[in-house]
Amino acid sequence: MFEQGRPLETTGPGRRRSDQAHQAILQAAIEVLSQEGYRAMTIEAIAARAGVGKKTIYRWWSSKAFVTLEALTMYTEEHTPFSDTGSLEGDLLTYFELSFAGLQGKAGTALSGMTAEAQLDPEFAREFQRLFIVPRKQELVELLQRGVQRGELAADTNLDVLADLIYGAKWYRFLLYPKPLDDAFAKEIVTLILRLRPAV
Amino acid sequence: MFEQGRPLETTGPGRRRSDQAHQAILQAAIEVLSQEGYRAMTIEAIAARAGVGKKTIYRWWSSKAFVTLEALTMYTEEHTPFSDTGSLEGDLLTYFELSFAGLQGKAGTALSGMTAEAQLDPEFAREFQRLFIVPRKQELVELLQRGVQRGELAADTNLDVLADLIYGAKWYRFLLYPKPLDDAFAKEIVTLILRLRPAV
Amino acid sequence: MFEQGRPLETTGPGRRRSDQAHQAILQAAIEVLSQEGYRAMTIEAIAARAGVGKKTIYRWWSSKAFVTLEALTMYTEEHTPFSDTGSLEGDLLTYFELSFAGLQGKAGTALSGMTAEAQLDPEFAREFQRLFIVPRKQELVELLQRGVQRGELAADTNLDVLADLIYGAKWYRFLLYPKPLDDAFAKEIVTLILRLRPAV
Amino acid sequence: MFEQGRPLETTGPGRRRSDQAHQAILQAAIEVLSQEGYRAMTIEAIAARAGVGKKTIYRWWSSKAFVTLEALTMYTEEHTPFSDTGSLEGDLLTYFELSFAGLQGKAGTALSGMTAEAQLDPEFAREFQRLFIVPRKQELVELLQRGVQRGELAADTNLDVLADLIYGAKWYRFLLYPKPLDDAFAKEIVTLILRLRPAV
DNA sequence: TCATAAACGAGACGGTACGTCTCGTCTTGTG
DNA sequence: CACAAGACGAGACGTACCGTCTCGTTTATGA
Repeated sequence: MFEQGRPLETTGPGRRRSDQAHQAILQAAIEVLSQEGYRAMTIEAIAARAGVGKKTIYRWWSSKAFVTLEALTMYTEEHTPFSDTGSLEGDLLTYFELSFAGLQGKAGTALSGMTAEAQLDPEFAREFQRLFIVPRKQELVELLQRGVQRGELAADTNLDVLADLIYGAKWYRFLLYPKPLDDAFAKEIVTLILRLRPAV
Repeated sequence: MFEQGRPLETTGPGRRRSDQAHQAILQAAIEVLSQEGYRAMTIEAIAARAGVGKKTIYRWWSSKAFVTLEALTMYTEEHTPFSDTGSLEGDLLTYFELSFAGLQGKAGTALSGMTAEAQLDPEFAREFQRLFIVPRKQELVELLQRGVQRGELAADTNLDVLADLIYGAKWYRFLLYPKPLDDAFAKEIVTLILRLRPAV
Repeated sequence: MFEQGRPLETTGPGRRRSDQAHQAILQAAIEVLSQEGYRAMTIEAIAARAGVGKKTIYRWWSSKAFVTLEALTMYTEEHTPFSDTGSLEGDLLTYFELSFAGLQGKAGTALSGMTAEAQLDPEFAREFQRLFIVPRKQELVELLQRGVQRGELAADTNLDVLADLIYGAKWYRFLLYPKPLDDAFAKEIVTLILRLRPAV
Repeated sequence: MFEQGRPLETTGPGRRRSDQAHQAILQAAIEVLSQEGYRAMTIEAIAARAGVGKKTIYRWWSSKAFVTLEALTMYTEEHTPFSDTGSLEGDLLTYFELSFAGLQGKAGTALSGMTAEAQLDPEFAREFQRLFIVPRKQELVELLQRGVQRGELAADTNLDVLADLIYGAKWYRFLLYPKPLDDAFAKEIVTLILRLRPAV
C-alpha cells in the first residue's frame, strides 16, 4: 500500500534498513500524536521518543504527514468497514457505525492532522488522496451499486455524486461542523438516501 | 460579524486603535496570501508589508489564521450568494455557481488554510465554526425551507441533515477529493436532491 | 584560559563543534564591536556578520558579554605587559605604558562594556573576575614582589592592598574619571609608590 | 545640585508640573531598584509603579540612569562623610567607614548601575562625572590637604594622584574585585598612605 | 576474512519564524 | 495644556524546528 517507507530489497553491500528503527519511529509517532496532538508532533519529538537520529526519519519519509500516513495504517489494518448485510440500509448503517468509531481517538487525530497537511502541502495532498480518499470512496460507490442491483436505488442514480454527498456529510461534520458523528446522524442520512426515487 | 479585530468602542484615556493600521494589516495579509500562499504567509511578512510592528498585530489577533479570517470576510463581504429565484432548483444552482466561484483564487487558498488551522488549533476551530461554518449552513437551511414551503421538498425532510449532505459534498470536493467543483457537479447534486420523495 | 567557547574534547557520537564557525563568530564580534560599539552590538548582528545561526552562538555563549570576553582575549593574547626590567620603576612604567595602550580603541570599548555587563549580570561578573580581573592582579602582585626582593619596597608592605591601589587608580581613571590615562599619570603613580617607606 | 528633574518655577499658560508625580516617580524608582535590581528597573516598570504615564518620565529625564541619579541623591542627602577628626588617619578611617556603608544596599545597587550606564552612554557619563565623581574626589583632595597642613603628608605629595589611588582602590573593589569593602581593607590602605615619605 | 559501503545514534550546523519585551513616540479624553 | 492611559513603529530577544551535515559505530554482504 505504501511506496514510501519501504526497505530496499536490492542486494549490495552496506547495512540493511533497521526494521527495529522503522517500527520504533511509527510507534513513537503514534504515542506523540495521541499524547501531544498532531501539531506538537514534530520530527524532533518523534526522533527523541524513538531513540533515533532525525536523519533516519528523513531518510525514509519526507515529512511528519507521511510518517503519520504510514503509522495510521499500521495502527488500523483491520479497519475494513464495508460489509454486505443484504440490504442498502444495513450496509450503510454498518459502514457508518464502524467509520464513525474509527474517527474517535488517535485515528481521528491523525486523520484531521493529515487533512490539515493536505491543505498546506500539495504533494502530500496527492498521496493522501491516492492512498486514502479515493479508495475509500470507491468502496462506498460499490456499496451503493449493490443497492442498485437489489433495486433499492434507482438505476439511473449518479452514484459518484451520491457518494460525494454521503462521504461529504461525514467529513463535513468531522472536520468543520460542531455536532457529533453519532448513530442518530447516520440514521437520518440513511433515511434521506432511501427516499431517493427514480427520475420522472 | 467579528468580535476580534474591532476597535474598542469604550471611552476612557489612552490612544485609540489605529484604523489605518487595522486596514493596512488586513490588506497586507491579502497581498501576502495571494502572492506567497497561506503556508508561506508569516506574521513577520504581514507586519513588514503593512509597515506595522509585530506587536500591533499580536495585540488584536492571536495568529495568522485569525487575521486571515477577518481579511477574508473584509475581502468578500459582498459574496452573499443566497438569493430567492422562485424555485428550489434555481436557488441551489445560483448558490452553487456563486459559491464555487468564491472558492477559486485567493479566497479558496484562504479557506483551505483556515480549514487546516481549524484542525490544528481548537480555539480557532471554535471561532471559525461560529463565524463561518454555522451561519452559512443556517442560510442553506433557510433556502431549503423555502423549498418545503413551495412543496418542492417533503414537509418531513430533515433539512439539517440534508444541508450537511449538500455542504459536505461541496467541502469534500474542495478539501479532499481530486475532482473540480464545476457546474456539472452542481447540476448532479440538484438532480439528486429533487428526487427526494416524502416518507411512505 | 577559557572554559566557555571551547570545542568539546570528549569523544562520542555526533558532529564536532565547528572551529570555523567559532572563529567566524569571534571575528564578527570584533568587527561589529569596533564599528557599532558595545551597546549597539547585538547577537543578531554577530550571527549575520559571521554567517551563522543565532542558535550556534547561544549554544556556546550565554550573552554578548561572554562572546566579547573570549573575543577580547583572542584579540589581545599577546598583550602580556608584565616584563622584568630589573627595577621596580622600570617594571611599573613598562607595564603602565602597555596597559594604557591596551585600553585605547576596540579593546577599551570591549573592556568598558564588559565592566558594565558585570555590574548588571552577577553570573558574568563572576566569570569576568575569574578570567580577567583576578589573574591580572596576581601578575601585578608578582611584579611588586620582585620589588620587595630587590629591596625597592619594604618587606612588610601589604602587596595585595598596594596592588588594589595601583590597579584601582588605573580603572578609576579609565571608567569614571574624566582625565586621560597617559605617561604623566603613570610617572606620578610610580613616584608615589617609590616613596613608601618601611613601618617605623 | 541637580539641573534635570526640577519643577519649572516660571509662570505662563498650561498646567504646572505635578510635584506629586515627580516624587512618585523617584519613590517608585527606588522601590523597583531595591526590589528588582537595576537591570529590571525599566521606565515602564517605574511608570506602572508610580501610576504615571511614561511620557511624564521622558518629559523630565532622558533615561532611567538620570532618574536613578536624582533618586539616589534624594535618598541620601545626609551622605556627607568628610569630617575633620584632627588627624589624617582619623579623617581617612572615618571617611572609609561612612563611604563603605554607603555602598551597601540600595545605594550600592544604584551606584553600580549608574557606573554601568556611564560605560554605555557617554552623555550620562559626563553628567555622572560632573555631579558625582568629580565633587567627591575634590572633597578627598581637601581631606588630604589638611594632612599636608598638619605635616602628616609631605608637602610635595601629588594629592590629585594620591586621591586617584585611594578612590580607585575603593571603586576597584566595589565594581570589579571579589573581596569585601571592610574596615580591615580601610586600615590597610591608611597604613600604606601614612608610610609615604617626602621625596629625597 | 575482511574491505567496502550503507544505515545507524547523536548532535552541531545555517536558517527562519515565533511570540515577547522594551524602547521612545504619538494620540486620546480628562481635569 | 499637562496629565494617565495606552496604542503605535521598531527591532532585539532567546526558543523551537526545520532539513542538512558531519562524526564514529554497527552491520552485512561479496570480493
